[in-house]
Amino acid sequence: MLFSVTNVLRCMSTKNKILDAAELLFADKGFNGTSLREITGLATVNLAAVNYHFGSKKELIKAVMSRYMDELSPRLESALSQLCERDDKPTLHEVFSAFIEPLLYLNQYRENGTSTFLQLLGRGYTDSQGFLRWFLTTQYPNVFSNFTEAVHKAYPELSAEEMFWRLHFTMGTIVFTMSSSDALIDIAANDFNREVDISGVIEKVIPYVAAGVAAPIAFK
Amino acid sequence: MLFSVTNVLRCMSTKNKILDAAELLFADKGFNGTSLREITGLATVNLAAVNYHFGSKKELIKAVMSRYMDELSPRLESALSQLCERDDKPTLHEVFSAFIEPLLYLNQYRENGTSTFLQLLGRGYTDSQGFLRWFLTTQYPNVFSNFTEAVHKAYPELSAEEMFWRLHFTMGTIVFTMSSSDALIDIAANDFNREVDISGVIEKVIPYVAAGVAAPIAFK
DNA sequence: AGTCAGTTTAAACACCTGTTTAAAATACCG
DNA sequence: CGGTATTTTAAACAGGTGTTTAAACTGACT
Repeated sequence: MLFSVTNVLRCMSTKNKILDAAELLFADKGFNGTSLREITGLATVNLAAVNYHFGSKKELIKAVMSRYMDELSPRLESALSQLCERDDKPTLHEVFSAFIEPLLYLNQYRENGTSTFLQLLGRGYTDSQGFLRWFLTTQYPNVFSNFTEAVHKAYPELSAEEMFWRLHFTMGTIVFTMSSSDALIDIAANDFNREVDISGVIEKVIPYVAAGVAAPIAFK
Repeated sequence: MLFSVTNVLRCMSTKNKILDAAELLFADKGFNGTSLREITGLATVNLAAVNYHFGSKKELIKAVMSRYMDELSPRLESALSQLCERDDKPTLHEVFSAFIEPLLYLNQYRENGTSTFLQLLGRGYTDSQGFLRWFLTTQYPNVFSNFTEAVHKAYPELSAEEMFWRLHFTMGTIVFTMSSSDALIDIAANDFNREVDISGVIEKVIPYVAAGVAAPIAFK
């Protein structure tokens, strides 16, 4: 038999040990800033295992992101399309709130999954000259199209160009905030004696981005 | 004489050649992603010159940022304090617009200075585990205090905690947008046949962040 | 039992990293 | 000019990088 059950299970074990260690270090120190030796060291796995199971470091990065995206994107797509198919016009706040449940589900799927994923997303946008942006937009195009459709339904006066810009501003806000959310949560705890977790940050950022997208259009 | 005029001038030449090459590469590929050999190669200068003139790569990064910050921060401080000392209450749009002139001045000071600086800022926030955030907040604290003061004057109902979060969201929007502004400008040119430059992006982002900061406070 | 695909391993590969060294070149000043 | 301080240079340093190799090991099937 080409793929015996135990072989697959054994393989899954080291493969997942590598993925778990990689996502932790990638989120913390970036893709460029993390070496394969750090990853295999934390995973207590041989160095060559990465190239054996994934082929290269670049493919490992894709695998780490895919594990999250495959969990996230169907939930996100259904939440957004549900909004699009409603009879009444949704508010922008509702559109952005559609992200909450799918994102927080990642916490259930993996410990600190939500913030880890958002940190990875932030890393991916600045590290490695945006190859991850290409990867996400080409591999998961439905997420983006559903999103723009939902925003268009909530705010039809917004031109396609203006929406393009504001959605990228929003992307920036979310990704950047979340990629440094640990530091921000620490500062808030010190300066305001207020304990905030990742869902608290999400609750705070949604009114902000909703208002930003809803801003009146500047005349020229 | 310990420091002769010509020595200083000669030193300034290679020193500036290094700074010019470094800021270009840092902005494009990040601090971690740029090697000293790339920098000295582009600057047509010997490799050891970096350590001779700056001591280390970390100090070179600080020097690159300082060259911009020393130009920017006095203009920014005066623009913001001017707003604070006005009798009438400024709008948030005015507060954020106070950034325009000082930022665009960087274009005059150096070719593509504005976008280069903002790209560097974006890099600094994600690269090298936020040591640049520490550097900026400790070396240029007035910029931050003047800014929060101006925002408070424009929107006194906002609690200190809520303002903390929204200003960091704003920081994220600006920095993230600008760090990938080249790519966004390209996409906009292709998809909408619309030529936008860096000042056009700034004009688009200001209504967005102003509306975000002005968002009604969410009840709990 | 032996065979064999799938997996793990230690070792080496070729290359790149920031930094240091000590000699050579340059510019300054009396 | 000679002497001295400053700058530039080639070379080497010690260590880290992703990747490849070939041998060892593992467990299931005939």
